[in-house]
Amino acid sequence: MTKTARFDRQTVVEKATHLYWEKGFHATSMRNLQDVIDMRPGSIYASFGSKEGLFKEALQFYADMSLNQLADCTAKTQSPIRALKTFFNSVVIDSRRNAPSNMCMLVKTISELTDDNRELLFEAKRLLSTIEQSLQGVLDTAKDCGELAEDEDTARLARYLQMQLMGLRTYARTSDDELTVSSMIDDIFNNKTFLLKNH
Amino acid sequence: MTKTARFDRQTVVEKATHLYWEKGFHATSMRNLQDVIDMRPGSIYASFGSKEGLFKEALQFYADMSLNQLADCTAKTQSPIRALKTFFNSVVIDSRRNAPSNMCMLVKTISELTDDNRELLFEAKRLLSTIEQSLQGVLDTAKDCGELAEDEDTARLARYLQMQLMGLRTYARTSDDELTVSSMIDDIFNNKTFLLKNH
DNA sequence: ACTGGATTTGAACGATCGTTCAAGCTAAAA
DNA sequence: TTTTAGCTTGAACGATCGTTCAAATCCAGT
Repeated sequence: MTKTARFDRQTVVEKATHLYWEKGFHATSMRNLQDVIDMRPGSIYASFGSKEGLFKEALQFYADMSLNQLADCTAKTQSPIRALKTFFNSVVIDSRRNAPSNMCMLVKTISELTDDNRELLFEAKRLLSTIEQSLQGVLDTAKDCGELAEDEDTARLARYLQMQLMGLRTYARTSDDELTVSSMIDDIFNNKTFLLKNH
Repeated sequence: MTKTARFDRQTVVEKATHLYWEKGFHATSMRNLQDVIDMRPGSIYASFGSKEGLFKEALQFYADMSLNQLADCTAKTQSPIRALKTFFNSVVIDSRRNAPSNMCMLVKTISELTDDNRELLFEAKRLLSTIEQSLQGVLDTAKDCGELAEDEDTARLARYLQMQLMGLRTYARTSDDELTVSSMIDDIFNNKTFLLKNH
């Protein structure tokens, strides 16, 4: 009776994510996408509705990837704080070699889009906040382990980590020097970055 | 003999910057620009060469604005460090009300563009590095004033400030809460942000 | 007033944009 | 084997893209 789609949705979304991530929303044309995901317009529109619809799924896919990446880091060590630092390194340094762009796709999106694409902009913001919540989750377990003082405000620290990660990835795009960026991560986690008193 | 252009170049570049800054390079069409700067295609192409040529001048104009803003901050106080903090506040907080976008136009550009627009990408990176150098200049005078220890590495601190500024402006775009962002600036300049030892 | 060289105008170009849809095709049900 | 539901195809749509250029316009110098 029912005839199921011939393409593998997961694979298609993955390829679309790769292209959108590299070129951004506006610079990616539907014809670019047709080539990369090997589907014809009719199928794409039947499955995803529009260029925006496919982009929305790509955002979700990207965010899931990032959350999994963080989960992998926490799974591989007993120390939540070390896991966070590993996460920073893998996202900022490693992604320079494999990823379509050194930028975070969600940051790229909120940077590029305006109210002309309200829904996508909102979706990217929403996903960024779920990531921030995950960071806070890791900080909470750090508190439980005694790696963080009881009176630390993990929401505030998570916010700060998120901001630094945004800055780092962007800065990494301006500098070819990997050691510099790497030492900046060390500085963040050692807190020996800016010592000003009484100003 | 020589007939000079009828339009005021400075005003035109200013208006073009405003539009490019708001919408980004790809989402801004030449027809959008024609309306905003009130010039016809022929004049625009005679004066600026191409969409890229005009964008390049817009980048330069934006960077000059930013450098002037920093210079204003240092001129209004004796304390270089306080000037830096004022600069951060004016760029991150105030710009939420007046500016076309809360994002830094140079960051928006390196975030959006790929090697398909090599020259513009390179120009944006170059201008960002001149801004970082200006930050370092302020830190150097802070050292002369005794506000910074003699052994501080101002290049490293400038790099760190630049990175934080990138992160802050991006983060500010995800959060409506002005007080939160404002307190993050306080935290940066008080260095009470992340106290981790031995991890 | 007239002239001449530079600027400005706006129609038009070919290319490409996101999207639609009738026709073709495929595989499960009968 | 035939039917049939629904996925896939690819030509085609109108709109808009960045850009060009011949013609109209402007104003300084005579």
